[in-house]
This record gives sequence, C-alpha cells and structure tokens, in this order.
Amino acid sequence: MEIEEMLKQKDLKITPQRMAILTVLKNTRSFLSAQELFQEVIKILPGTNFSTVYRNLDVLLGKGLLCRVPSDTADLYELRREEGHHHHAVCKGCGASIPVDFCPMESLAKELGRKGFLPTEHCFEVYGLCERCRDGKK
Amino acid sequence: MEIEEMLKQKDLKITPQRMAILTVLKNTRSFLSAQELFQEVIKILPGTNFSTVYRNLDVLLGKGLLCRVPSDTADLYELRREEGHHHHAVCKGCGASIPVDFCPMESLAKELGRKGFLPTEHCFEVYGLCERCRDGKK
DNA sequence: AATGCAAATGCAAATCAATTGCATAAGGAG
DNA sequence: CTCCTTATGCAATTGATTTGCATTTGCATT
Repeated sequence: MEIEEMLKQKDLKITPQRMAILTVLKNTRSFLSAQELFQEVIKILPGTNFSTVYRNLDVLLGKGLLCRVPSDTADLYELRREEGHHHHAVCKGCGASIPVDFCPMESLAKELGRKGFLPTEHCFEVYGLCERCRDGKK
Repeated sequence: MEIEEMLKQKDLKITPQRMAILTVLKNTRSFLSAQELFQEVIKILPGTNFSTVYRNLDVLLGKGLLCRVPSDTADLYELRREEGHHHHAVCKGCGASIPVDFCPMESLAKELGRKGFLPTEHCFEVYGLCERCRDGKK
C-alpha cells in the first residue's frame, strides 16, 4: 500500500490509527479540521481517541507528510501530495478551496538569502469569494 | 493626536482603553500577542480588562486599523501603518520579524480574477532562521 | 452644562482547540 | 517468541478566545 510506504519512509510505525488518518486525508480533496478528520477516522476505526489524532497530526506534519493552514476557527490539514507544493484560495462563503500553484517563496528565497535569512516554512493563503458566492451575495 | 483621528475616521468612540491599545501598538516595531499587548496596556491604563483588549483587537481589525498574523501559539497583532501593506519573515530562533515588502497578491489578483475569485484577505508569512540564529544553531 | 442612548467596559463564567501525564497495549527488530 | 521502544486511550489540564450581563461612559443633542 502506498500509505504504509509513506510511514515506513519516515520511520514511523504502521498503526491502524495512522492508516485510518492517512486514508481519510487521501480520500479528501480539500482539507479538514482535526475535528472533521476525527469524525471520519472513527467511522473507519471506531474507538480511536481524539488525542491520538492530534498527536499524529503533529507527528505527520513534522515528517512533512501533511500541510497545515491556519483558519478562523481551527487549523486545517491536508495530505501533502507528490504533485508538490501549492497554496489555496479559500472561499469564505462556501468553504471551497481552489488550488493555487503560484508560490511566492520562489521569488523571495533569493532575496531573503541575501539578507542571511533561511526560510524553513511559510504560509500563504488567500481568502475571498468564489464566483458563485460572489454573485449570490452582492 | 493621530490616534484619536484614526478612531474618529472609523466611527469608533475614543476611549482610554483604545487609546492605550493603539499607543502600545504604535510604539512597537514588531507585533504582539494579545497577552503581550495586554501586559503593556495595563502599564498605561491599569485596570483595563483582558476581554476589552480582545474585543478591541477584533474591532480594530475589522476596521482595518490592524493586521493579524497567525503564529504557533497565539495570533499576533500589529498596527497597520500608512506606509502600507507588508509581510514578515519571522525568525523561529529569536522571534525577530523582518519586514518583507514583496506581496504575492500583486501577481495573483489578476489570475484569480480570471477564475472569478474575489480575494478579500490573504496571509503570507515566512518562518525560518535569521542570520544570527542560523549561525548559532547549526 | 444637563440628558439620553447606543456603544464600550469590567467581571466572571463558558467555550473550544490543543496538550499532557500516565498506565496499558501493540509494532517490529532480533 | 521476547524485549524494548513507540503509540494509544483516557482523563484531566492548559491557554487562548468568547460571551452574557449589569454598569459605565462617550458624545451628539438639547
């Protein structure tokens, strides 16, 4: 299985909980809050504890398997897919997230490097209204 | 006073608490968490309540007088200065924040517009190590 | 200067996301 | 199969942020 390999590559033990978490994330096109993720996980693996999900989100994030984006309420998580790095335009009306391939770090890394700054992470998210919500609301 | 005018322009009442909050923010070059801000505010205006600070951060943010950036622990706030919009490179070692003039939205607004997406807000923050911390740690 | 009312504040309690300590269970190398 | 390390379940805690409500205050208007 692909998921098992992901875990092995990162020296993480293969547990049913992790399998469940990654399975859910893999089957979700947009991103999920920890709560939403948890709700899906317990459908697959009833009895899974909430803190296990949280702990694993941290672990998986630390290993670079996930990415996290801040949101008004809770942080949202998403599987980091091979296609690579991207950002999102999130609709505040319906919650839809549109992938954005453009990454500002490409333009900025050099300039920051010149100043001696070594970027390790970054966050770039756009919020607004998608075409549908825009029409509907104004 | 400049601060009073900022409030008037936004149809906000001029209260000692708001004056204190804005004074602190004005005298701070980087950004502050709500807690840090509160600590400073009560030096100026003892007795100010914590929830008052929070509520005003929301209000001032809503009026566009502040900007907020997400952070590991708590959100951070900063006065939005006339010089205009900018982002930050934040050092995870010492917490220093380096202003970044480059704004990715300039390049992206058109493209998103073509897709019908109307951006209203965005978040772009870079995290990493500044020159000093970089040397010290690795 | 006095009045009225909406907006702002203080206080305390409630939420809610996220974290942690600890005893138990389970992965997987040997 | 055994051992040791890591992961999990559970319950309690932390810490940021929010909210209800009674009271006070800014300030536009008499």
